[in-house]
Amino acid sequence: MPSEISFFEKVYLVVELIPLGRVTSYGAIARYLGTGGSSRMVGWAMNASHNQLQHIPAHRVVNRNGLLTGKHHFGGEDTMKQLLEGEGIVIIEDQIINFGEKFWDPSKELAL
DNA sequence: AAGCTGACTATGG
DNA sequence: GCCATAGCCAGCT
Repeated sequence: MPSEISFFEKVYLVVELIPLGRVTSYGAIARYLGTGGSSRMVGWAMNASHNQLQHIPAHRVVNRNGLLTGKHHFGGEDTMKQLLEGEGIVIIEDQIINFGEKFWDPSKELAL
C-alpha cells in the first residue's frame, strides 16, 4: 500500500513532535517509521529539510551517542549547540551531557 | 542511466 | 576502546 506522504515528510512530523529540551537519534526515528536500518535516510531528510518552508527542529536530532554530528549543516559551527543550550541541554565538546535523560524515543513515548 | 554520497548504526577484530 | 566493514536507500552528478 503506497503512502500518501513521503518518507521525508514522516520524518519531519516525528521531528516536530520532539518535546522542547529533549533529543532523539536518527536510528530511533528510523525504527519508529519502520524503516529500521535506514537511519541514513533520516539524516538525509534533515539535509532536505532546508527545502521545507516549515521550520524543522533538526537540532534536536543527534546520533546515537548524543554527539552533534550534524552541527555543520546549521550554517555556523556552534549554531546547533546554541539552539540546544537555549532549550536547557548541556553540551560539552559537541557531546550532550546526561544524554540518557534527555533522550526521547518516539517508538516508546508515542507507543500506544 | 549508472554510480557515488551521506546529519547512521551494529558488529567484529 | 578504537578502527574497519557492511547494510541501508533516496537524492545528486
